[in-house]
Amino acid sequence: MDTPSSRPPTRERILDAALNIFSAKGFHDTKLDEIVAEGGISKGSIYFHFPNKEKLFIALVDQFADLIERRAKEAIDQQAPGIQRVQAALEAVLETFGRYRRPAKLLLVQAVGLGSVFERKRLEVNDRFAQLIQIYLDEAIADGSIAPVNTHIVAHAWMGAIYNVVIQWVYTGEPSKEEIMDALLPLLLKSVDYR
Amino acid sequence: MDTPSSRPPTRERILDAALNIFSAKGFHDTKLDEIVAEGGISKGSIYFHFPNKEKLFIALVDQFADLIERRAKEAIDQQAPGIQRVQAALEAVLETFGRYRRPAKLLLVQAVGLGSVFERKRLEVNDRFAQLIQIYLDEAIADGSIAPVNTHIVAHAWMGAIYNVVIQWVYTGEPSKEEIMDALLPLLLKSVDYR
DNA sequence: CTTACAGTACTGACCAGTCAGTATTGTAGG
DNA sequence: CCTACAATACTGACTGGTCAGTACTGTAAG
Repeated sequence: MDTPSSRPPTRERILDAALNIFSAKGFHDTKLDEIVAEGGISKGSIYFHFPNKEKLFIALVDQFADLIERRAKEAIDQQAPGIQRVQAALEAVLETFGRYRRPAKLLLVQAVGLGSVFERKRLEVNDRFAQLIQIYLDEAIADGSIAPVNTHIVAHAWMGAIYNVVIQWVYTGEPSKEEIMDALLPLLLKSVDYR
Repeated sequence: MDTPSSRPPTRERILDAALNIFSAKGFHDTKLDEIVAEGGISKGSIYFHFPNKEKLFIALVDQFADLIERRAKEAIDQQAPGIQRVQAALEAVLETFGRYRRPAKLLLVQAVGLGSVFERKRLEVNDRFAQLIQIYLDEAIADGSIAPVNTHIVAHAWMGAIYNVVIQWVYTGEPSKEEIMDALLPLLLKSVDYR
C-alpha cells in the first residue's frame, strides 16, 4: 500500500513540516509558504490533504492529545485500582511530554489564545484529561487511598501544575526531566494527603 | 491635567474598549475598527496614544500584571515572615483574579500562543510571579514553617495550578470563587507539607 | 497663529486559498 | 506487455479580501 520509495508519504511530510514551524512560531505567525519550504512540498498538496490551515493545525493537536491519552490509559491499565493508578498515569504523561518537546509546546502554548474556533478544541482536550484524572482520583477516594477532596478542582489544578512546569522545561530545558519527576510527583500526591 | 468634563479621558476609553474586545476575541481576531466602535473613539486617536496594536495589547497585559503584583506585595507586607506570607499572597491573587474576570482572561489566555514578540512578555510576567512565590517559599523554609523542597519547581507548579483553575472559572463561571479558595488554598499548602 | 489633540478616508502589503494544468499510478482489453 | 483511458496525487502562479497603519482634515483652547 505504502510508497515503496525511500521518501515518506506526502501527508506525513506535511504534518512533520507543519509541526516544526507551528511549534516554533505559533499559528498566526506561520505562513503556509514556510511549511511548503520546510517540507519540500507544494502549497496545492497541503490543500489536497487538508481543507485549510486551521484543520491542519488541529490535526496536529489531536494527534498529540491522542498519544498522551493512550499512554496514560496504558499505564493505568497495568495497575490495580487505587492511588497507584494516578501515580502511574502521571509518570506516563510526564514521560511522554518529556520525550516530545515540539508537540508539547504546540499543545500547551501554541494552541492557546487563538480564536473561538480553537477555544472549543482546547477546552475539549483539557476536559478530556481533567476527567481522566478525576475518575481515578474518585476511585482512589472510594477505596480509601486518599481523603475526600473536591476532585474537579484538584484535577484542573494538577493539570495546570503539570502544564506550567512542562512549559518551563520546553522553553529553558530546565529543570531536567528527572528533577521534574522527583519534585512534581510527590508534590501532587502530597497535595491530596497521600505519602 | 485630566479632562474636567464627565467623560473619562480618551486614553482610558481606548484601554477600556480594547480590554473588552481583546479579552473576548483575542489579539488576532480583534480589529482596530471594532475597538473604535466599542469605545466611541477614533482610529487616529488610538495611534496618537499608542504606537501600534501590539503595544496597546501589551499595555493592557502590563497594567493587569502590575495590579496583581501590587496586591500580592501589599498582602505580604502585612504579615510577619513565614508561611503566612505565602498564604496571604495566594489569597490576594485569587481575590484579584476573581474580581477582574476580563483582564484575567486577557493575561492567562489571550496573551498566550501569539508570536515571539509576545512570548518574551509572557515569560517575563511569568518569571516575575514565580520569583515572587519562590522568595517567600524560601523564607518559609528558612524559618522552619515548611520542609525543604525544590522551590523553583513548586513556584511554577503553583502558578500553573492557579492559572488553570482560574481559566476554568473565567470560561464557565464554575467553580465559584469561594469553592476555589476553599479547595485550592489548602491543596497548595498541603503540597508543601503545611497544614 | 500655534499647539494639541480628534476624526476619517484611503492605501497597499500580505497571505490564505484557488485552479488550471502536469505527473504518477492503476487497470482493463487486445 | 503494450495501449488507452481514468483516477488520484501533486504543482505553483495568481487573486481578492482584509486590515494595520497613514495622510490628511477638523477644531477648540490659549
